[in-house]
Amino acid sequence: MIRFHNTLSGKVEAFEPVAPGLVKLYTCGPTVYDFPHIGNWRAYVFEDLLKRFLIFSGYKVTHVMNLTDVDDKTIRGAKAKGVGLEEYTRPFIEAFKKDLETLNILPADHYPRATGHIQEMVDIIKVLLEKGFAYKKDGSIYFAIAKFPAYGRLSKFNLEDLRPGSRGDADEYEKESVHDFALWKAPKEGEPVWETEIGPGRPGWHIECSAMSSKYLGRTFDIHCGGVDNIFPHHENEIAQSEAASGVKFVNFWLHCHHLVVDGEKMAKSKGNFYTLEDILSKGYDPREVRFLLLSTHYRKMLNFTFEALEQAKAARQRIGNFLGELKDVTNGTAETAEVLPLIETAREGFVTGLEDDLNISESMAVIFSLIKSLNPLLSRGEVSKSAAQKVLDLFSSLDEVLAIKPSPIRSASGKIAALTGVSATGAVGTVVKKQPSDMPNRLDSEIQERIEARQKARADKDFALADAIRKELLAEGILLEDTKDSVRWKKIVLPRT
RNA sequence: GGCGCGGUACCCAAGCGGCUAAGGGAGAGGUCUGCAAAACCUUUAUUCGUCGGUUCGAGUCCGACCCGCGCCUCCA
Repeated sequence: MIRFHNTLSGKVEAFEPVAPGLVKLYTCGPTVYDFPHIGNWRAYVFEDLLKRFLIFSGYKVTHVMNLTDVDDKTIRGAKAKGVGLEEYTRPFIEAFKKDLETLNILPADHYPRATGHIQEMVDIIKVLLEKGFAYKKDGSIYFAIAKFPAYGRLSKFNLEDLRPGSRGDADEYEKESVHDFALWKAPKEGEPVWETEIGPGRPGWHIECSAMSSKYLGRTFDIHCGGVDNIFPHHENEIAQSEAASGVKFVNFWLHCHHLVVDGEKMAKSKGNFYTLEDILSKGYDPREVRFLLLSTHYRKMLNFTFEALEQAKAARQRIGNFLGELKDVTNGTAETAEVLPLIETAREGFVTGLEDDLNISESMAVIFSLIKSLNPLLSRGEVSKSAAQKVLDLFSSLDEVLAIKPSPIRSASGKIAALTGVSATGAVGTVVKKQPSDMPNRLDSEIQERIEARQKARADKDFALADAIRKELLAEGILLEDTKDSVRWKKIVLPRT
């Protein structure tokens, strides 16, 4: 049984989708006015973990992520550059999608854009006007919070608790109440304008999510995610709009992830203390290491991003990679499948149990490392049979459907397939490399292979100065060599970009 | 002011009423090794922000206090 913390109730609840076996998921996507930073990626990686675990658990998931391409900031940015909205937002959308791929985040089924759904927003606003939840004022249309008694249920705010904001549009538009929010904004000089049945203007901030979620997922759907900072006002307002218009419950489960901070300080574009994914990759980190770090702290806990933490994540992930490398190199051993199978089953169950408990990733990771800990001694004594090793590899492949942190081709600065980490092959000392597993996805080019063999020859000749020189040389080229009892293992590593 | 989150070893981080307080990183000693790396073995919290209380029993529940942080119409 899967349980999630529901912001609506403030409790961990048993998860049950509206339609058995099918989960309808809406996650708040980026406002495409700038390049995303790793704080944003923390949220998207969390959502990816959620989605992957649901799929792993047998659900079919329909996932919608919006792209907000019209709002105050995109308009301001486009204006400053003297280009249209479409032209202004395009590079940010492209960068976003590239990073999604780099971080191994499963694509959503739909990426609706606000500018492509003006009619759907207008339709909802029309209903809200008809039902009396919205009113017009000087060409703008506002939602009257006073008409919606459940307002504040998600954020646990009472209207009286709210301090009237000193920012935003409070001075620019006349509202009946300071807390009322704009559904539709009257035309302004220099802003894009849509001519619609409710008059000319452009949408307010929140209405797009109500319109696009209901279009693709229906009036009531299962899970809506976002960062904690979206709880109020964004999600609160979405609920008000959607439920006032539809008359039915908007979302059953609200899952919010906590912020990522940098060196203990909140990371925000407005503070300028943010890193983009590219900033980190350029320091020589593998995207999977970044993903591992973002993944490894429970989503409702604040994650303090430091390079020390990233180094720790890198080391932890390497431990897994080394373990898998050892398994792949197993040729024979005495510990048969029957001996290893119970360990595998225990690990699988523990992993699932952890994630079922509101995505308790720490428990799941601990289970994985416990398995490694119990198998490594057998492995180092050569007691694991080929078939048992394969069973363990199969388990990791299966679990990686959820974690997606195993090695795989990564992007280099030039955008080409550059390297693989943690993959190994063996060859006999002082002779030619005699083993090249056919399933090995990443072969050495022959020139490098020759140099490895040359080093093996030098070692056999006790010319250790030469052997060490070659090893050092290869390392500088991203090939790490490890001598084992009767072979040499190589690993491609990611080097910092210059 | 209102609402909310967190303080567990050198660092990260589970556990939330009951076996000797998971797991990862880092450090120290050892095994293996030409060396290095990896791996393995040993080791690192009589104690869970502080002080009281409840209980046969408390990081775990209650109260107060001390720190750090978030939200209260830009924000993932």
